[in-house]
Amino acid sequence: MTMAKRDTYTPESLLAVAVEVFNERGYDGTSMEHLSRAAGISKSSIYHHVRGKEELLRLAIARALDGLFGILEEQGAGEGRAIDRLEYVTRRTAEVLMAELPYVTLLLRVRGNTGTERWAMARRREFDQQVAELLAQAAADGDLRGDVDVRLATRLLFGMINSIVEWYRPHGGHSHGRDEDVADGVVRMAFAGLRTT
Amino acid sequence: MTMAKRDTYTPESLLAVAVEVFNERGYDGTSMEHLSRAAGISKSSIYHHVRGKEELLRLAIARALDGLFGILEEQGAGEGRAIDRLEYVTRRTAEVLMAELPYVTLLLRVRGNTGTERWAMARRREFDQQVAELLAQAAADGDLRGDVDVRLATRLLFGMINSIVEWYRPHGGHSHGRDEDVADGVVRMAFAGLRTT
DNA sequence: GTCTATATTACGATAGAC
DNA sequence: GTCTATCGTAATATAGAC
Repeated sequence: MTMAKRDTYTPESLLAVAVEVFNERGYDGTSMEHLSRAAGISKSSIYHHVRGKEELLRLAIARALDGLFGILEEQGAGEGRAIDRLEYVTRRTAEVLMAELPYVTLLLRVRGNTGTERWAMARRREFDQQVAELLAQAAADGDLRGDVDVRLATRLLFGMINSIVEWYRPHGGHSHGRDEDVADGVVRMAFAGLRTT
Repeated sequence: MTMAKRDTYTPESLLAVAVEVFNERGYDGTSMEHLSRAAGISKSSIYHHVRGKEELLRLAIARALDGLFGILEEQGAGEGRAIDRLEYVTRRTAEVLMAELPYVTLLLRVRGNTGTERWAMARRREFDQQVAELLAQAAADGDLRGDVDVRLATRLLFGMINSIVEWYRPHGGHSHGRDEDVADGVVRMAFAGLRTT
């Protein structure tokens, strides 16, 4: 979109650096000193761009949530049979997770110690709830296997998808290929177990 | 085994309190002040029982690792077809995770900031590696579906099992029933997708 | 926009009384 | 075994020069 190379920081470019450090050391384990070293500017300079450490967390989490809730507004999430919408949301969630990896990683790890973190957890529960309703509908349609509780299946499905952040690392060149393979694998492993055949 | 009601703390009983707080606030987000309030004794009294905060972490993680590696020494993990051993380890891992919930939760969340944390991560990788070998063997036996990469399947399997710590909460009375249901669900959802039929 | 210097608070850990 | 008091350090954040 705009120029790539920047000599001075914007809130966004600083955020990108900060989020990497947060994910490596954990949010609570990251000090402003750590951030200043990673960004190559002094601690006080960071305060010129953002109000403080917690604002960086808020910006990162907002970006992750925008990506996730955006999925639910896509055509594939709103039209068709519930089981197909569920499969679409599953695949897209995996994709968004990889595309916005550091931001979603941070979202998935907050513990609720601050107001920002509790807001993040509440919004994330809203997203989970909406997907849970898709599972419930698919079960009502008779499209989900009956020997696994819907609530448990929802949790395990999210557990599987979200675990991508534990090991996935973006590739350098092409932005396709491996991401699709991962999303395919997630959908296959989840639905060959979830779908009635 | 020994008496249940204690008026004074042992390292173990103090550990139980500390681990709860660690899991609620995160290890880095927990101060000795938090621990002292939760335990009902002063900060300095804690140092009478343990050398410091990091020792509490080490004790907790050691307990979690003992539980996990113990599985690999059980009969069901060493005898029979690889796919059956894998199913056994999957079920038992889910069970150990629930039985030792707070300790395993802590293990799964360390980020590697201290020596203790890096030791924990290394040991955990060893466990994962041994299970990955079971998957590879099952794939070589032709017992795993061929359209999902073995490495990816291993990661998704662990993602699913480990995600139990995100929502499972122990029940008050009977120690059976719900735990079995959860373990059953995990095995079903994982293997109806993993096993060739 | 970035820096050095510093205010202020919180943290992990220890000393020593009881 | 537990306490109060405190040490030394590291944390978040601000002030003010350039």
